Amino acid sequence: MPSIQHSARGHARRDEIVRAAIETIAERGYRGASLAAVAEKAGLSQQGLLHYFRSKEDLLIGVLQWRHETDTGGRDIVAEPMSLAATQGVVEANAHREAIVRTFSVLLGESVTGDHPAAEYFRLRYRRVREAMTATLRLEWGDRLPSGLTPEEAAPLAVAIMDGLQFQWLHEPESFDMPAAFRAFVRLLDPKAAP
Amino acid sequence: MPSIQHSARGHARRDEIVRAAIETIAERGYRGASLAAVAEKAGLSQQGLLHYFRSKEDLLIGVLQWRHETDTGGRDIVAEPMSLAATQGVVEANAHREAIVRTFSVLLGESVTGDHPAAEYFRLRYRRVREAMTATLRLEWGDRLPSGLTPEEAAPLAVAIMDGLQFQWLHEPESFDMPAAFRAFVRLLDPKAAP
DNA sequence: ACGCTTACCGAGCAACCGGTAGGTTTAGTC
DNA sequence: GACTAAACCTACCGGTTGCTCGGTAAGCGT
Repeated sequence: MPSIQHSARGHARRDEIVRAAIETIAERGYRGASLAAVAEKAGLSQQGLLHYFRSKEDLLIGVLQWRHETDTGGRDIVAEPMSLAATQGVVEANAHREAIVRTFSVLLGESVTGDHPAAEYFRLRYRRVREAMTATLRLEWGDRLPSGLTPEEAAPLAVAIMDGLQFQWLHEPESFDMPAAFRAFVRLLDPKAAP
Repeated sequence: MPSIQHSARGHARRDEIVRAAIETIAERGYRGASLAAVAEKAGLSQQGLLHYFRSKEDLLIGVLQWRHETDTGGRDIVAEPMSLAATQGVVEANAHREAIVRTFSVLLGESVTGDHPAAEYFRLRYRRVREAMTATLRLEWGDRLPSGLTPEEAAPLAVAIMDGLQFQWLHEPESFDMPAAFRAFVRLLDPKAAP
């Protein structure tokens, strides 16, 4: 009763539905994304969708899991931290995945409301991401950054920059250069780095 | 016929409704905030509300205008830029206005979706706020910040920090120290400043 | 006193929402 | 080839949504 056993074909279908949900959320937000709209985009009926995800919230969980799997790739990003250069690479990659960035920015926004089903996800995610960023900064500079900040102090700033830049970028995707802005932030962290 | 002429009493009532709308949006987002819920909180019927705002979108415009009026106070923040210390003060003030911060963070999130009525507002707001922040930074340090960045390069970063920190704070209001994080950012801008 | 505007409210409506009930068809297993 | 479970669909339901229609009552300038 917990969940349905899916065949290989079933798994593929589930994936298509998640992809359709991501697109729909990017266009209308989670609250505005009706099951019917997602289903249509995935090429089946609303009830067909409900066969794979037993409720709308269940579908959202599917989306969140998809994100978790694809962006960590199963690795522990705290124990094996990324380099700062790799982080810059993530920002550059995001600049080519507008729909996905849009989806998770909307979700982040909606999640600050009282009872939103993604609230818990984002709270935990922030903790994890800040830890990972702390590890990255420590890997790069040790216990003191060039500016004198500790990695613990700088990590929330780096995370905030990534989130905040996305909103500015999403509002003017053609004219706002998100990777360049992040590069400027890295120069702020280390003025000695080559411009 | 563009809008209804309101008496002094009518204006006060409109204000109450806007305030109720802000609270409701903080709790459920714009899409989740039904006119009925806003009306109930304001102490009248949904139809009574519709007498003051002819549509839901019209109500949102009212909320956006309220924000514009209260946070600039009618002054031109580009021509008369704030000091950095005053900006720090804004962050501290925000830490005591959780509902309002929540409201506009949700709205910012929702506004990145396709046809959201607040999209245009936020696009213009970003341009204006970046300009104002550029002016603030130039007022503080001239054409080169201590880190070597130009005010134009640093302004989007400062704006991103303010937005981004709000999301982290809203997810853990008791344990995340937003003003302290912003102070750390200021130290990043000028390592010579007293810690 | 009269007329006009403002300030509401009750009833109702078409569209849409997420979800259920109950089926039928398809695919895989023994 | 029988059986089972997965993969769907049609029909439907109660609730909510934003909004219109058509009022009524109170204030106010003349």
